[in-house]
Amino acid sequence: MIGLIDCNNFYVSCERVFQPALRSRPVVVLSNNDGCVIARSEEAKALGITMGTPYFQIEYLIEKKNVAVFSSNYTLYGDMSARVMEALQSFSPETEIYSIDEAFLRLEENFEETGNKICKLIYQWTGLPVSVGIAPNKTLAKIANRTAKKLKSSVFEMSDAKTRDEVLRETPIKDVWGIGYNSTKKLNALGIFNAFQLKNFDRRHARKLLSVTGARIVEELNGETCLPLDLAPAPKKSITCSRSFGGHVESFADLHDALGCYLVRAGEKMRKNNLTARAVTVFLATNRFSKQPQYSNSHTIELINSTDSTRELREWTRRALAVIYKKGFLYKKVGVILQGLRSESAETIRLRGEKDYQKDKRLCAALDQISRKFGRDAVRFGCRSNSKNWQMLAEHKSACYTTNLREVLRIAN
DNA sequence: TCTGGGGTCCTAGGACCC
DNA sequence: TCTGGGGTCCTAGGACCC
Repeated sequence: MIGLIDCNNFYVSCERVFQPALRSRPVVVLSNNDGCVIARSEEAKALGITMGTPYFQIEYLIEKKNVAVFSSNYTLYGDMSARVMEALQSFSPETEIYSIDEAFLRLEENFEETGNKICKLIYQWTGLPVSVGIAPNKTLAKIANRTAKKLKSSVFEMSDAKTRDEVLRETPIKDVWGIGYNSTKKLNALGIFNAFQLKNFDRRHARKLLSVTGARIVEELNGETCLPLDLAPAPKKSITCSRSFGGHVESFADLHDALGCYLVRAGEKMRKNNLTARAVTVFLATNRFSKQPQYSNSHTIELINSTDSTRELREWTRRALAVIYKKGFLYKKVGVILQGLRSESAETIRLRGEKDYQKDKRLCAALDQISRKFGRDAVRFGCRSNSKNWQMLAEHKSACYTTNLREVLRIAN
């Protein structure tokens, strides 16, 4: 059997751990730039605040209903997530970390009892509430988890076929894992509205209508296993870093500064995974919601030598940006994608510039160390301007309680 | 005024090869 | 240039996930 452990309203719960007074208050967490709502407490859901709603559209409600608002604090959520996953590993060697707040787990026996133990241990270690769904495969475990949340119970087991059919009848098609907006429309047009109907849908038709992904879903709803546990996730194929700006940016210099910061982040991530890149893409875009003239473009440069040097990549990203930059537009976003990633050990010695490259490697290693120890802004890679109009908005950010000694929670004085 | 970021997988179609 | 079958690789775009 497969268990799906999912933290309840994860980001909100992380904030509540450190501010228990918020436990009975509606709470929301916003996306980067304080743009949209991306997590809601049950109380906030009850107020009709939906996922992805732009913050400015509900600001009146926030004030009127005394909703607590947070900017997203990924340092905190990432650290809390690691603690949850560590607790989980003690229950089974076969664990797949699926996302920041979810993991699949193979369970051998005493399913419901184990589920309850899991909830208890995670709460004891982290203060976070979780739900566990248990079923024969991943797709059904997802549905079991959704049911646990719906019933406000921490564990829901769906091992017998009769229970499954009952639950599937109550599960709208759009809530099936892998069925998104477009597939829902297609299935609805054929009169299929719930998971039980999809289970009995002709597999060949499913394959035709929704490709192999759809066919697999039908199989799994029937109790077969098509999606194995992914115990050792494949190495990353690409690393992206991009942000929308708080304001807008016009000049090449400002865009390049912003891009430089994202590249540093992407480079750190790449080196942490012992990878090098063989190609780099830069993209930029104006604000798609604005009535101003629109422009977006991207440019990819294939590298002769794969590299993990931020200094070297900085030169390539500057060139790529120069290819697509057009004067006169109000830009809202720029980003970098490192592609063709492969293990550092697969690198070959360069015919030219090997010595400089080795020097770069030492430089990057030193910078990575400094930034780990003293924070991301301790040293910068040649940012020229102090322009603040590309900085992100984060007006409601909580402290990094668990990762920064200076921000540790204080009790009384 | 204000609308997130980072990924993966699948398919169709074109280019090219023998 | 025509004839046919069988295959690989690459890319763009779509769909989906959290």
